[in-house]
Amino acid sequence: MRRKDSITRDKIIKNALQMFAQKGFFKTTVDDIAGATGVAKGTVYLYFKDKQDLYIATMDEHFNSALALLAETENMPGTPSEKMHRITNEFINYIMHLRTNYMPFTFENLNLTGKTLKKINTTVQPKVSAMIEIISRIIQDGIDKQEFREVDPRLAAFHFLSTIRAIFFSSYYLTNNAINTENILELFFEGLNKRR
Amino acid sequence: MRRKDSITRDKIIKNALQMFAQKGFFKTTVDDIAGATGVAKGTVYLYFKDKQDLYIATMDEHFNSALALLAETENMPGTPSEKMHRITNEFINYIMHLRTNYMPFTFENLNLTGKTLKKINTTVQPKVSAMIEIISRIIQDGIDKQEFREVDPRLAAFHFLSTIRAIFFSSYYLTNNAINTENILELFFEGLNKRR
Amino acid sequence: MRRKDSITRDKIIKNALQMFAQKGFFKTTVDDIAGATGVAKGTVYLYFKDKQDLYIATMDEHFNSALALLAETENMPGTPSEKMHRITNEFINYIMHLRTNYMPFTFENLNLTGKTLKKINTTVQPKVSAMIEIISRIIQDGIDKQEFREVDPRLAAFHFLSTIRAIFFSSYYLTNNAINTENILELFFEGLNKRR
Amino acid sequence: MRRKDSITRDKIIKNALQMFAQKGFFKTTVDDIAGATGVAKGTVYLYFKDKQDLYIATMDEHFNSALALLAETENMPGTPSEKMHRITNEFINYIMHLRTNYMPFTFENLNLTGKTLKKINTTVQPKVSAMIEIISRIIQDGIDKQEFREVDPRLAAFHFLSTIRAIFFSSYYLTNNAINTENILELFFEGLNKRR
DNA sequence: GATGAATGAGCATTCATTCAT
DNA sequence: TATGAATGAATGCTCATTCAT
Repeated sequence: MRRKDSITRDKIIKNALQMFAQKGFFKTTVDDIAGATGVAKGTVYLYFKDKQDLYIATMDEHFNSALALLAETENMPGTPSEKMHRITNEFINYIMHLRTNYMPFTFENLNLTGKTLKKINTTVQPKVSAMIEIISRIIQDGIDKQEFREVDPRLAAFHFLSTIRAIFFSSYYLTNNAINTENILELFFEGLNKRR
Repeated sequence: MRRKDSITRDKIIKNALQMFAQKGFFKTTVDDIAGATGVAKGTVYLYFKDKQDLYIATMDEHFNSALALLAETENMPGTPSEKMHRITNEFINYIMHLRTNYMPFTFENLNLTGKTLKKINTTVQPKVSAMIEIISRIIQDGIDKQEFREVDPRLAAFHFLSTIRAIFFSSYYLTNNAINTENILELFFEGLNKRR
Repeated sequence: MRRKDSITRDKIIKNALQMFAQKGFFKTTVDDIAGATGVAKGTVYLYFKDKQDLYIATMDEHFNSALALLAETENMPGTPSEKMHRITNEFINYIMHLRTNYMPFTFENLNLTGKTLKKINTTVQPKVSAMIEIISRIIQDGIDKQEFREVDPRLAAFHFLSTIRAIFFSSYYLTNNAINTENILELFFEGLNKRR
Repeated sequence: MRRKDSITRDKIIKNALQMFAQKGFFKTTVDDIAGATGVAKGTVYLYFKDKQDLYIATMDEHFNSALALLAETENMPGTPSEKMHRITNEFINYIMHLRTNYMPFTFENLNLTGKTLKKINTTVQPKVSAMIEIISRIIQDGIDKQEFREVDPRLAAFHFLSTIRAIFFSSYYLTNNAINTENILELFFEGLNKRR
């Protein structure tokens, strides 16, 4: 008896993550994913109820990876500021590695059904919250060490994630993208206002 | 000067913008748009080659609106900082008004064909560049007036647009969203680092 | 502009009736029906929400035909008994004409969803009731004319319909099927018990 | 003599009979049956060539049960008429016990292949014939005892089976179904015509 | 220009059947 | 014998696009 181990399941998720990131939910067919994984279409349905279910599992995997990157960096030595630089670079590498193609300015959603939306909330939301939590702790550490200003650490963490996204997309609209990372981070840390 | 019948064309675009923003490209059917506009499905194809073509026209309209908001504000009285606050509020109002529903964390794209991708580049890119340009001028004005630090104004403009997006999505992951606008802007202007 | 007249709809129903009667609900594909009608698959869905909806419309048509046969015969001259013989022959001809193939002993159902089940009740049930009603009137007429015994006319009508079904299926299990019609009807009218 | 392991086979058939009666051939999956029996899907295929083969075995079992009921009653004391009343009640109980759900008016068949159709003929037909045979004997006995009229006993037997089916379905279209059994049987025995 | 009926390629999903263990 | 993971043919349904009127 072959065991329904999670190896196949993991392979499917891995490939689905690649394809969803490159072609999006709608343009990625279950056949695509099955083909890329080297299994038959029906096999995907042994592990996932339907395409949306697979998508949720894929998002879950995606955020787990991101969380793992964060957790690893948090425990490394370095100043809070250094950690945040390291996180930025790792995230950008990770996203580049997905070879995602998605348009920076696109209205898109999955029109998830109420049930799935609830499942997303119970799967993805906590991951994002956990990411914000870790970054918050780093920021709080910086505040305690008099490195950062006294700000709401969670708000700053959220702004930080958004800034990483901006760096990633800057290549679409700005030149010199290699240099952008440092310059945008500099803006994030120093702000726009002149100091008096 | 527009031809008389482009009134129909404009109505289609207006409704398409609403629907694309609410349901995304794939979940919005040509029937939906035609129905909302009060014309027959075939009529849409009199004005647009295909659905992607309509989408591009819709994005164009979207960025024209944004550009108009920007241009209007640029010429109003006020400090550069005041102008940027005003822009933020107007953008958020505008996006709220579209009642867009799209998920903050979603891989999605339209898998545009090479030809369409090129058309996007020739339509949307210039609009975004123009937006960055206007904001750059405001920022440069602030630099000249010693209000802002000496930064790359285009990079700062890009970061600013991204910050507006962050404010919009903060309501998904943070509480107190009414207060977020001011606090995130404060972070944008003052930065994270403690000033010495 | 071509008008969405009911000609196409009627043709689809006609062909669906034939095919459902010959191959059953599950073995009949929407493609089959579309092909037999000479339209594309999608066209079927212009007129019917889904396959079950088409099935219901088909049953409706089926019972309308049966009702029409009944109504016609009721108003013809003849004794009640003669009318019932005529009805029997017409029904058997009609069913033969459908070339139905369905097995006399088969557990089968459509596992209709609650909603469809309700629709069946509001579509088919009244037709069957109407059939029973017409036959009841003929039987009541026979009772009034002292031709039939004093029985519950609706119960007798139901038994009569069942007897027609028996005649139809008798060919599967009994020989001499040409003769069966008269003999089974004779049993229906005279009963099994010896008269004293 | 049965092999020891046909216990599994019997269990599968028992459960298949329940499920086919409740959900029909197409809506019942092999998984359903395996699950209800507590064996793996593959096990079903150790005992039955395919789903149709299992269905035939199930029909066989069904008619064996019916035959057993008949045989038992035939040898009990009582007048022919009493025996037929007893048979009716036992059949109705048996069918109720299967909790069958199938629609009274449905075109349905299995679209059996020629080979399987032949197998049906060699399995089910003889059983039905045997049922008719037993009932024929009871009827012949009634004729001999001057209780019944001089009719073709096999035809009457067939009509009797059909009448039982009518009783079963009468609850769908007539009220007072508890009373229907006796009244429809009365119609069967006494006929519709007034006696002179 | 305007319509909307018709088309059919495309895709998600199911499930009987197989076969390696 | 028994298992159940894997298969892939089959099918219902959608929707962008066309075109006769």
